[in-house]
Amino acid sequence: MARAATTSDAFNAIAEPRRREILTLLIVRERPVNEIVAELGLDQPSVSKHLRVLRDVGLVRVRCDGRQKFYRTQAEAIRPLHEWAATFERYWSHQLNRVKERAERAAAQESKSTPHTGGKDDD
Amino acid sequence: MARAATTSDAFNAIAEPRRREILTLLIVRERPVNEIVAELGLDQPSVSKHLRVLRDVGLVRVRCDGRQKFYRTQAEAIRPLHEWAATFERYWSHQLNRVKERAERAAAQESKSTPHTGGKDDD
DNA sequence: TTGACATATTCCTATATAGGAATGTAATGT
DNA sequence: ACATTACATTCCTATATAGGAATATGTCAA
Repeated sequence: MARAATTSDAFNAIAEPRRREILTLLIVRERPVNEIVAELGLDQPSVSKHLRVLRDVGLVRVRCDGRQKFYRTQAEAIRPLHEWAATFERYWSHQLNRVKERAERAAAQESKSTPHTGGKDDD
Repeated sequence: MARAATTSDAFNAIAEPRRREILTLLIVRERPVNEIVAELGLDQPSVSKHLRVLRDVGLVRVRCDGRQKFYRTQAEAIRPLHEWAATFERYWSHQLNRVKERAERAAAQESKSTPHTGGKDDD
């Protein structure tokens, strides 16, 4: 009856811009919470809470060392997202081609001197 | 102070599973609302509300014809999502390779007869 | 106009945040 | 033991849903 929890899956977790920033930061190398705080300019509890969400959906992993906790992005967890989006890849290529062809036809029509395309309709 | 609006960007809009289903349905061909309702088994107001969100972030387009409205997925709007996720692609390849290599080393170690890898450390 | 059909919007409510403040917990140094 | 450092959690509040019910808007047909 309300929005699904942010921890319900990766799709919900990455809806928050800060969390995407954190993932981008932690993909390069692991970092302690302190460094994330300093790098992103958020306050510590906020970062901890975001990390908690990311951890719950498997988007980050922790390694404990003394009193520090090193977080790192678990890249594989982003894969389902990538694959879902990739499903649409061929369609935006199609749509871009259609726009392009339409523009070309229009240009040819407007110049009224060097007809390049015939007036082919696709799809 | 609360979660960002579902209409704030594509990332928030696609967090909802039903909306992803709708996008998947409407990428193949445009459909009137009725058909979406029948296909997904939701009730009509719910579908209309989801379509409103998707429309606000440019994920779908409408074509009006008489009293029907034909919706269709605007594939280009999914591209930013795809590109963000693609940023991590090389990392999950790396991580998978590391796991694979580790498994190979372990297998070689366990058989104790045909040493295949030397004990190379990467990264 | 009246009615039927197609779609959109409004009202309602339970739920889930995100951020800020304050506090809790665990590990280290002296 | 005690203070300090590094994180995590809890409490609070304004806000934003998603779904259901009811209603509104728009279009065509007779």
